[in-house]
Order: sequence, then structure tokens, then C-alpha cells
Amino acid sequence: MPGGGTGDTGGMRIATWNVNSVRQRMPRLLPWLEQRRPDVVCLQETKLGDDAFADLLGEELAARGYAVAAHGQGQWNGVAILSRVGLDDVVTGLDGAPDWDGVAEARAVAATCGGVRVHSVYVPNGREPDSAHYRYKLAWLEALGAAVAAGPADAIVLGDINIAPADEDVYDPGAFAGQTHVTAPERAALAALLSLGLRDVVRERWPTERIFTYWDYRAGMFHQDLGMRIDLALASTPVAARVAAAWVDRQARKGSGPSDHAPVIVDMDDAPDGEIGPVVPPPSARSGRPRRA
DNA sequence: ATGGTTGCGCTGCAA
Repeated sequence: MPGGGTGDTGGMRIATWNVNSVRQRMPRLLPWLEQRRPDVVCLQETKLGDDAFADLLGEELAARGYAVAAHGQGQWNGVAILSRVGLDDVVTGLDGAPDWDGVAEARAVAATCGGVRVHSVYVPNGREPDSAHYRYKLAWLEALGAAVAAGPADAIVLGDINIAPADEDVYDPGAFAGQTHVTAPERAALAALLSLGLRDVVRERWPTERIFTYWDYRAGMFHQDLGMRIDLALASTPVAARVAAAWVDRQARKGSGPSDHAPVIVDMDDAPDGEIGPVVPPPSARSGRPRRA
């Protein structure tokens, strides 16, 4: 996959990665930061409380120029934003989000980084259709939409959305029929989010490619490329207009001790001058692309 | 083979 611009030569590189325990992923995360040099990193499933996060990573990240907004609860869930282009107006949690089992789970953190409102989210899995957890997922997504709608126009939602937007985003639609991540209500909830003006910038760049971001650890699924695309970057129109590259870093899923998710990386050009106006979007090659319901 | 793996944390549950 092409790298596009680096974060060091103008523009801004924003990434998201469900690391499945930041403690276990340290030997992969730190070299990856140096390899890809993202300006902003959204993490999910940190599985670490905020004090433990600071103890584990604070010095290492500060040495690399990153400020940190961590929102964790230990054991499960946990999200964070790392930024070396500013980290302002941090909001932990999600206004109006439902609790799970009486707990406000650590699934969202937002901050303004380099002039863009960045949301790092870990959407509930849903477990089984029509289960309590599934209803929790749908209600949580509704709260996310309200939070994005209430925020600035320059925004991007990144994270483990736990929804495959279309049948092309799972390795075998038949095998997933009736399971969470592909059901109509979940896709409708994602469509409602997109209807706020957000765009799935990876799919727009790669309209017909086989692209996955998650592969089960079991049974050699990654080796066979049997995965799902459930980690998304959803950019508001003015942010999407600045996207120069958007891709999945499959290399980070290889080798020893990987997460079961790969990072998604978005490279943005500098904000255009008002006199110049927005960058023209790519040619409408995607006009023939099937739309999502 | 109703399988397989990883993380958390110590017993099975979540993903």
C-alpha cells in the first residue's frame, strides 16, 4: 500500500489502531510509531487505567513528542489519543451514552489536534443480534452521532466501529449472515452517522479493493486473508477533501505478537487557504460503487 | 475436530 505524505513534511498523518492491550503491544507500538511517524494516533482496547497508562507509556511518548489523552478502566475497553500537533479540549467518555451493567465504559475520547476534532472510539461489539449488548451498541452509536453533530465541522471519527459497512467488508458474507457486525440495523446506524456528513475515506480511496482491518487470531485467518473491515476513518466533508492517502497498515498485523487489528492511516494535506477553496475530490470513479443502505 | 488464539487474571469470559 502507498504511504503518501509523511507527517514530517507538511500535512498531518492520523492513525487508528485497536492494539488489544497496550501493555502487551508495547514491543509493536513503539517501533511502529517510529516507522510510520503519525502525528495523531487513536488507540482502542488499551485495557489499562489512566495511571497505569501514564506509568507504562508516559515517558516513552513524551520523548517522541506526543501528548496523551488516555481514558481507560483496566482489564477491558480503554481508548486514547496521542498527538504531537496539539491536544486541546479533551473530552473523555461520550455524552448521552448508555451504561453497560451500570458502568459508563471507557469507549470514547475526543480532542482537537492540529485544528481537527478527533474522536477515538471503541464501539460496543454487540455480541448477539437482539441481545442487550446489541441494543447497547445501537444506542451508543446514536449518542456518538449526537456528539459529532454537536461538534465542529472539521472532524474525524476513527476507531473500532465493529460494523462491516458492506458485504465486501467481510471475507464471506454467507458465513456472517445473521451475525453482529453485518446486520441491517447496525448498518443503518452507521449510515445515520454518515448522513451527518461523514465519509468512509478508506473505502473511497479503494472502492473495489479487498480491504480488511481485523483478522481473528485463530486458525490462520490472517495468513489466509480471512478478515473483516471494521476499523474505520470517517471524515467530515472539509476534512475528507484534504485526504491525500488512506490505507490499512497490514504489515503491523504480521510478525510476532501482533494485535488482531491492523492500523488505519490517513494522510491529510494542509488546510487550504480560504482564497483557494477546498481541494477537488478525486474523480467520480466511485459513482458506480454500490451504495450502502 | 462444534475446533482455532489471545488477553485478563486465576475462572471462565470477551473478542
